[in-house]
Amino acid sequence: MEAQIDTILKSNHLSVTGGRRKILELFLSNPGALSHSDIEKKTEEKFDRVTVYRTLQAFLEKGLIHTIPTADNSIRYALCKDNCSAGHHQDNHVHFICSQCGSTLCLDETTIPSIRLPKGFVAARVEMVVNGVCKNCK
Amino acid sequence: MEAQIDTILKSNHLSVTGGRRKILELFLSNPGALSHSDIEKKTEEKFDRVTVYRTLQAFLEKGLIHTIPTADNSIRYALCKDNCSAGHHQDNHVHFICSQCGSTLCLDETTIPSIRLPKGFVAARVEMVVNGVCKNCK
DNA sequence: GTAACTGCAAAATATTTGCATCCTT
DNA sequence: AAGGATGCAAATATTTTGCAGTTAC
Repeated sequence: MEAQIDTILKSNHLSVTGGRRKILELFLSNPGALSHSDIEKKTEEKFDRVTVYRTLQAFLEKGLIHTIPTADNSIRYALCKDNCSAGHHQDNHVHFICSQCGSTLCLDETTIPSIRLPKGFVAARVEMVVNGVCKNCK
Repeated sequence: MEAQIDTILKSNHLSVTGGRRKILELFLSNPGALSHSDIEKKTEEKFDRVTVYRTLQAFLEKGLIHTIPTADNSIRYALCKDNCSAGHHQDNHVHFICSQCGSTLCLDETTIPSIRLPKGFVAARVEMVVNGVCKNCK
């Protein structure tokens, strides 16, 4: 695990520091997506709130994580898969938000269907978010 | 127009006041969705920021508008169509965010395709947001 | 007249920035 | 050694709450 974390950071051109290790570890050990406040809670006040902001920003810029749009103002972040690179995301999977347990999951095996847009519109990126009850809460 | 606005408010069980009239008028005269700050800007400092919050909240609760999820933390609001009622939205259309002009549009005629979720997952509501270039900016 | 809406002030939260210090490479 | 990351303090920005005055029904 330790080695894997360092490898991921290095291969994304991020220097290996305590804070980044810990936050990345959180993502790896968590099945779903994390919000900023999730991260603050789960790290037990170990480091500064500002560091969390900057770390997430750095991860985003390097393409290590992606954001998941939600209707309730709370941005969530999730790890990108191997086929993502900086600036060029390949996350065409569906996101699921459980209304019971509140967790946000990437349904990697569920791909977003292609749609026909009205004439003149060009799509660059498509997001699909499903709200409902997840497997565990059913 | 004036009459229409009052009718809409009344039929949604909202009392008719100056602020609500103005905000609803904004929505009606705007092709796309509006964010909180859009509304503040376009109303020319006429009324309090708090009133905007409370008005949007009231519109949301009565099912007059709905939120559009975005990946960048900025909630946008758009008018619901006739087939929406309080608490029970029928907005299964695709939303489009233009990266050029920044406007958010409801593609009412483009419906969200149904998808097959993994076993055990139950969908209650599905959101689909397309980022790209709109008809006017192409 | 009563209930609901509004504006103002203030509190509570969330996010950003600058800078000195410490850590990685 | 140099550049980047971190923590702290402080500046901004955003959202919520309480209350008194006003307005809609």
